[in-house]
Amino acid sequence: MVPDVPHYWLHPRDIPEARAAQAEMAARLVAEDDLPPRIARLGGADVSNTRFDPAKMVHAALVALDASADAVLATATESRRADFPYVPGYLAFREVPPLLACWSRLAVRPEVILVDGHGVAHPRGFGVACHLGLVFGVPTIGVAKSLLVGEGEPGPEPGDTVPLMWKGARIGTALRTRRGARPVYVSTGHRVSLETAVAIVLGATRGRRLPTAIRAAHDAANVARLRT
DNA sequence: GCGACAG
DNA sequence: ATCTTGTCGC
Repeated sequence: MVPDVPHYWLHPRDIPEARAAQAEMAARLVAEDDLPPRIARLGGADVSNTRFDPAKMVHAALVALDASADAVLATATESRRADFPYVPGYLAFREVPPLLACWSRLAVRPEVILVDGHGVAHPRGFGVACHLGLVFGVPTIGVAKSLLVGEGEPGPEPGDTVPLMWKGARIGTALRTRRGARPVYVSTGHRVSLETAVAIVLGATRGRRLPTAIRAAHDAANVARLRT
């Protein structure tokens, strides 16, 4: 899953093997709904990094929340050395491995996971949310705080949306989740339609910019980092 | 050739 | 991603 070549730390802009792997996996993505009509357990995934860390530690967190009450049902974290650098377009090769360790220990299986990063709103249509969905075999949704590719500015009211467009095609939805806050970019990960994805994200927002599940994962990842 | 570039 | 206090606004 991760191209094991140390020199990638030195040539972080073009990674042929990783690009080929993305293309191969992207062909297996399912863009239609394949999840329960009512979500009972919502997952959240995020990874925290340490600034100026020679050890290159990454702290991954996966959480499962009760979709209606936002109560945390389960949490799993994994701290380890990153074996891949951060390279725009190849984030999954850095974050998925530690998240997979979390997944194997998470006591509660969420029906869909909100991932902090893009899904198909990606240069090759295969962002970290897609990668995670395929590897876990679970529906996933990409929720990014900034753009990697494409453009789209939604209206000012919570719930306002506008198609996220790139090269003449729709790759996601720019969604205003809160007044006065920058929009979030929702895109399909795996086994979910864009329409359902936006509805789930909006329904999990609770007046904040980011869904509770992602905030919980972010918090858990930070706890793991500060504890180490 | 010059920028842009999830976390 | 992370470094960080106060401060503006509902």
